[in-house]
Amino acid sequence: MASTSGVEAVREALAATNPEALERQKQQKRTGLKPLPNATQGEVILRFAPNPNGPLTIGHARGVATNSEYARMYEGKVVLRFDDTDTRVKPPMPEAYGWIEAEYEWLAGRPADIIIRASERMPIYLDHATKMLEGGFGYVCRCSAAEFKALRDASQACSCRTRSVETNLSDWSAMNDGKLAEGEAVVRVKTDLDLPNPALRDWPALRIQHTPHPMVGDTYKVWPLLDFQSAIEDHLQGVTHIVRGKDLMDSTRKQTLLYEHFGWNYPEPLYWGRVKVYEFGGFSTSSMRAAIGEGEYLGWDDPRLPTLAALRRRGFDSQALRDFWIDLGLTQKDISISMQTIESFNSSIIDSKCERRAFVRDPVSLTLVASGHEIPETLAVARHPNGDVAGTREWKMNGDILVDEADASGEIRLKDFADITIADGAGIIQSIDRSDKRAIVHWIPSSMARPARLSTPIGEELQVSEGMLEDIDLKETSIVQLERVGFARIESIPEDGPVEMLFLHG
RNA sequence: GCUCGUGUAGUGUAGUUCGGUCCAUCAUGACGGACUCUCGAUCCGUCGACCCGGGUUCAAAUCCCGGCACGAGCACCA
Repeated sequence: MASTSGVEAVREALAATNPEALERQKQQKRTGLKPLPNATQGEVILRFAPNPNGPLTIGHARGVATNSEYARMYEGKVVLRFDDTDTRVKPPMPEAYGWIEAEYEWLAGRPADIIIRASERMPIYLDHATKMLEGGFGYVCRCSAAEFKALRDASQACSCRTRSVETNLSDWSAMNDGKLAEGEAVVRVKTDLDLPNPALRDWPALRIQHTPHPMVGDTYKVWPLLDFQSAIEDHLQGVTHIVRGKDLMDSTRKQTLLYEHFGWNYPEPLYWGRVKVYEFGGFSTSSMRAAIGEGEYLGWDDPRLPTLAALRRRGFDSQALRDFWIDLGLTQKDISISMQTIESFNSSIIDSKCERRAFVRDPVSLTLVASGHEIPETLAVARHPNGDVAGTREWKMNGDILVDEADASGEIRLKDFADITIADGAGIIQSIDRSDKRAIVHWIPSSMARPARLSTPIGEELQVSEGMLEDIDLKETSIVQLERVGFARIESIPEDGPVEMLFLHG
């Protein structure tokens, strides 16, 4: 309306019909996460439930960031729960439990409030299964998966469904005693068989697994499936809000049916959509585990991998990762994001903390020719151009300098020093002050340089550039900005041999 | 196929509950400029979107109907 009749006409119409609309604020971007439904300050309990079949990936970061941020907003708690009830398809990795606890703390900025392992709480789940059987809202099904599926799709009950509680209980004992082989029986939750969504009809709650569990061995022959274990545990922990991927929407529906049987109230569910990161293709924890095993990658923190361990090693700041995911918010849209955006968040946090250093790749040596100008014995260059990091780097001049091969021709300006012209391996000084608009390049006196290697992950490749690095106050694990190259983390400074650096981003 | 969900600039978001200062927010990006002795940072400017078609209404991103597109689930994985 405003476009056709003008703003004034809108104003008049509003004054006549809807005066309060005039009071509205110009729209603004909401900041932070949107409020949680039905949340009471101080009483919110959330949970983050990864499978410990490997360390956390960038995708898990959304779960950590979102849950911990909500806990912070509502002065609530986060339960870190290891959903390790599968021993064959995605078997747990013993080391992963500790890794994940540490990674959670790194990313959230504080440890999880409560940490539990499903495998240590098996008696509780088995007990609830017994109650379910006794209550008659669950049954032991002896059909094969294929037989059951055919029946289920036709909304037909299988013959096991109507058996007596006593029969179910005796089969249940047989299952737990290891007298039935894997696949010979499963415990199902009774639901309405006319449910429109076939996936929900009499869904499986526990199955037989004879493969030993890496943490608790062969103590248990029957293990709960995610939908059952998670449902019971959420209730026991008093979880008020479940934030999870929307691929688990059917899980919510299945679990709600189970809660009705038990007479419990289901927590408030919230969902996020699928996230794809352009730079990383189809990585899954299992596929990475396999590729590392085959030697394709050097380890979980290989810089080419989308693991938190790799991002952390490269120098991503946990605050930046958190800011990024919180800015993204919680939406059910399936999205594709770019590392560029995450890098931008990271730059804004680390730029002011990182000292500058010169790294000359493919170095060319030039002899300085004073030609009437005075070459100082030392040169002081700022550690940070804006003075965010105080102090200077003192360069001893020895008459010999190193410049990047790509810069070593014609007339250039040596940053913070002099205009030169290059001829026959010599750098002839033309002016100490800047005299024209020629390109400014980074350089170092050869006396200040030591060999270094910079590794840059590019897709599946790890490109290595060799060169000479300014040898001033180098510290292992620190992040510096290499002038005209980008941010890099110093990995190691050996006694002899080149300094190893890992490229972070531009 | 069945079930469920989602459609706002290149990307990601705000606004949709309860129609109106919405010619639509912010960030990122691209492009241009200023400044800075880095290709970094900072500052300024420009570009760019309500999936489509109907309907209701003085007024629709918002409500209704119908399409279309995309995604997920339909595992004795999580």
